[in-house]
Amino acid sequence: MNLETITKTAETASKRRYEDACGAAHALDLVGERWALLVVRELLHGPLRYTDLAAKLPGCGTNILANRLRDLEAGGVLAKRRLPPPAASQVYELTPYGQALKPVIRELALWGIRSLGPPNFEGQLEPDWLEHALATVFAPVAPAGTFEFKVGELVASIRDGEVYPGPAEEPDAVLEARDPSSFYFLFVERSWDGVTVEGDRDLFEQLLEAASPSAVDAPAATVAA
Amino acid sequence: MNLETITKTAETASKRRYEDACGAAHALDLVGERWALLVVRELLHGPLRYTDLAAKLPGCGTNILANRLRDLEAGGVLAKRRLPPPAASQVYELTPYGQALKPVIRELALWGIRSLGPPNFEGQLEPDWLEHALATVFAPVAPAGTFEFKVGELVASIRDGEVYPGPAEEPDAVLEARDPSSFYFLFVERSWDGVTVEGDRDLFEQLLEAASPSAVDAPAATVAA
DNA sequence: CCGCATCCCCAAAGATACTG
DNA sequence: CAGTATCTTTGGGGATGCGG
Repeated sequence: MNLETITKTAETASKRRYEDACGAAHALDLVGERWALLVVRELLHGPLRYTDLAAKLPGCGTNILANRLRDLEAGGVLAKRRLPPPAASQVYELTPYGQALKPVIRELALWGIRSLGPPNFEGQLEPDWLEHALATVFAPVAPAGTFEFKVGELVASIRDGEVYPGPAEEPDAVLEARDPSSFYFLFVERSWDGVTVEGDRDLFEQLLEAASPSAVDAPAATVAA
Repeated sequence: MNLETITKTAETASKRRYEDACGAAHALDLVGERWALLVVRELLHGPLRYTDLAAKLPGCGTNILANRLRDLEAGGVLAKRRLPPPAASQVYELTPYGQALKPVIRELALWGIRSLGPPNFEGQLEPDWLEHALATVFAPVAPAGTFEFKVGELVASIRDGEVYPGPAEEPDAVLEARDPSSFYFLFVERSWDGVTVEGDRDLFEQLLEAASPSAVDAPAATVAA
């Protein structure tokens, strides 16, 4: 590596910023670029390698991903970590400051889901969508207790505000939804069609109430052509 | 107007979307483009005319603003309204769905302010920054009661979760901060330097506790070159 | 393979001028 | 006042290459 290379590497600065002394504007300076918040969303559930991250973000070019990772690292949102010798790979993980973006992602998701419409076909959803949804949307506001969620083939649970894969031991309430669509309509429109709850139904409704988006009329769901 | 014009107007579609069945991704499809959330931020405090909006967003070209307004209107976030005859002008205002973005802006601001640093000089701040800050950050979580805020020359108050300009009648608690910087450090770092509270201090601390960002270590404040 | 860097193309951002 | 037209610049998106 020669001097030119070093200079070239170092001069990759020159960011485009809002010149605005406002917390929201500054937040957008750090995570407002395209794909940035989706990178954070993925890392909310644990560290990931570059390739796995790329696989979870189809449509994001590898160069863009590399750029975002650099920017987010420079902004103190995430950090690169080298795994101990046996595994010669490295992972990206959120810093505590990056983890603090969870409420932002949560509010965005609560807002966006109302105009998103129910999942159209199974292929749209990742296998771990239920755990992720529970972790970002339900767990942060869950009352004390143990909840089990069965949606279609998937099962996950919440105990004391933490999410676990699979069924729970001695759950206080067990929700069973026919499919992701039923779960969607329960969450967004409070429709109990295709949904049953066993156990402490009041406790479950308390959770649902705490987690649900405020009911304002959203525009018609965007239908993919 | 001829056919070409109409066609030209109609074909201005072709948006760039994340193809992702996730609420957050869909939210970013609607308000994730550059300047979009700042437009929403401005409109949170009431309808604005095009020119006033442009004036509040220096750095945003008029064409970009026009594009964002079109996109946001198409997305059901805001609406264009013609004022009654005497005033021949029109204003942009948030729809109820657009108003529901307030928690998103709020969380963004809470997150961003921790790495923003205190305001450096007075010119950075708009004259109504205090009212806006109270409205988005404090008011939504304010306990019942009346609060008065005196920060430097500015005075505003909160009663029953609503913000009013100027002092309050019979406030339960009155905060007085020497300058915006003192207010910043109180909010972000819980430093009472340059700040005094008269009246029900416990009630005020309750408000502060409810409104403050969780205390995680943020990266060093970004210093403008 | 994994983790990027480089190249090319085009869509969007940014700046400025101009018009009903 | 409320935008549109036009031009330049920047950054995203896709493909490919390449060192470790």
